[in-house]
Amino acid sequence: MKRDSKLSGVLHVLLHMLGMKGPATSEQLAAIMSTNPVVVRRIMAGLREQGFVASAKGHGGGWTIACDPSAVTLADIYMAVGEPSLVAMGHRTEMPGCLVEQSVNSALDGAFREVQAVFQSHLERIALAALSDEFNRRLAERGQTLEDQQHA
Amino acid sequence: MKRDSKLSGVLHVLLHMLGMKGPATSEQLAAIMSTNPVVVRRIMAGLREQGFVASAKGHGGGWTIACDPSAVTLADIYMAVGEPSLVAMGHRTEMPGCLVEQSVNSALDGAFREVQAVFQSHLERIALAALSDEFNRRLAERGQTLEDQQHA
DNA sequence: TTTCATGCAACATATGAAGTTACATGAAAC
DNA sequence: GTTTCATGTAACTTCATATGTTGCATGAAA
Repeated sequence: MKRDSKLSGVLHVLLHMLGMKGPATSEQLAAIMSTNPVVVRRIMAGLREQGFVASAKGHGGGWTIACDPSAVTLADIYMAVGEPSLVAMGHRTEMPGCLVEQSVNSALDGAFREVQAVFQSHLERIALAALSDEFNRRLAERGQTLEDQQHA
Repeated sequence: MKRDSKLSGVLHVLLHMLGMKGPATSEQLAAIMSTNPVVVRRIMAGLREQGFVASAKGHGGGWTIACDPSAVTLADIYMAVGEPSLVAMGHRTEMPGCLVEQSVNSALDGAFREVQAVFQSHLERIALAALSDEFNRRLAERGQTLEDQQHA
C-alpha cells in the first residue's frame, strides 16, 4: 500500500514555521518538503479551517502559525489533515452475506478499532511545542543553528 | 491506499475449511472468497510453510488443516501471511538529513511501533478455534446449517 | 495596473495489492 | 503409460489511490 505521509509532511512544515519570523510562502515550504506548492496548500487547508494557521494573499503574504504550540497536540493536527486511516488492512467485502466473513470481520474490526484509539491517544499526549523542544535538543547536540536547518 | 486483505481473506478460508470434511481445492476456496485460485495458492503458501495447512497435488488433492485450531492464534496466521504492515502512514523521506524531520519521524515512529505491538498482542489473544466458535454461535442464532454457509 | 500570493478544479503519474494467464510439476485414476 | 486433476510459480495486467502538476481565478500590496 502506498503510505499516507500528510501528517509527517505537515508536522515537518509546522516545525520549520515555528523557527521562522515572518510568513512563509507555499513555495518556501514546498522547497523544505521537496514537493509542490500546491501540495502544501492542499495539506494546509485543513489546518487553516481549524484555525491552527492563517494564510494571506498578495505581497508579503503566506502562511503563519495562528495557535499556541503548547496547546495543540499531534492528535489535533492529525484530525485537521482529515484523519487519514491509520490502518492499512481491510476486508475483502464490506457487505458480507456470509456468516463466516462476518465473524472474521468483527474480530479484526475489534483489533482495528483498538489500534486506532491507541494511536490517537498517543498523539494526544504530544504537543507541537514538545516536538519543537525535541528538535532544539537535537540541534544543540549537533552544535548547529536554526539557519542551518532551514536549508537542509 | 489500497488496503491489504490477505489476513481477512485467509481467515475466511480457514474457517470454511474447519467446517469441511475432505481436502478443499484452490478453486473451491477461490469461489468462497470470490477470487482467483492463484490468489488462494499465493496466500496459502505462507501457511503451508509454517505447517498450519498441507497441500496435495493430483486427484483428491487440495488443502487441509494441519494444526490444532485451539493452539493457533490470529497472530500466528498474521505472521504466516507475511506480516503485512498494519500502518498506512509513513514518512516523506526515510533518510532525512533534516533534524526537523528526524524529530517528527521519531515521534511518529514511536506511535507506529506502539500501535503495531498492540495489534499483534490483540491477535495473540484470539485462537482460530475461538473464531470458529463465534461463527457457530452466529449460525445457531440464525437457525441455519453449515451447508447453507458453504455456498453463501 | 502590475506583481505576488493563495484557492481550487482537473488532469497526470506512480506505487503496490490483487487479479490473470501460461506453463511446469507431480499424483491418482483409468 | 497416458490422461486427468491439482498444486507451484513466474510474469504480466488491472485497479485504487496518494501524490504531483497544470491552469486559471481571486485578491492584496507595491
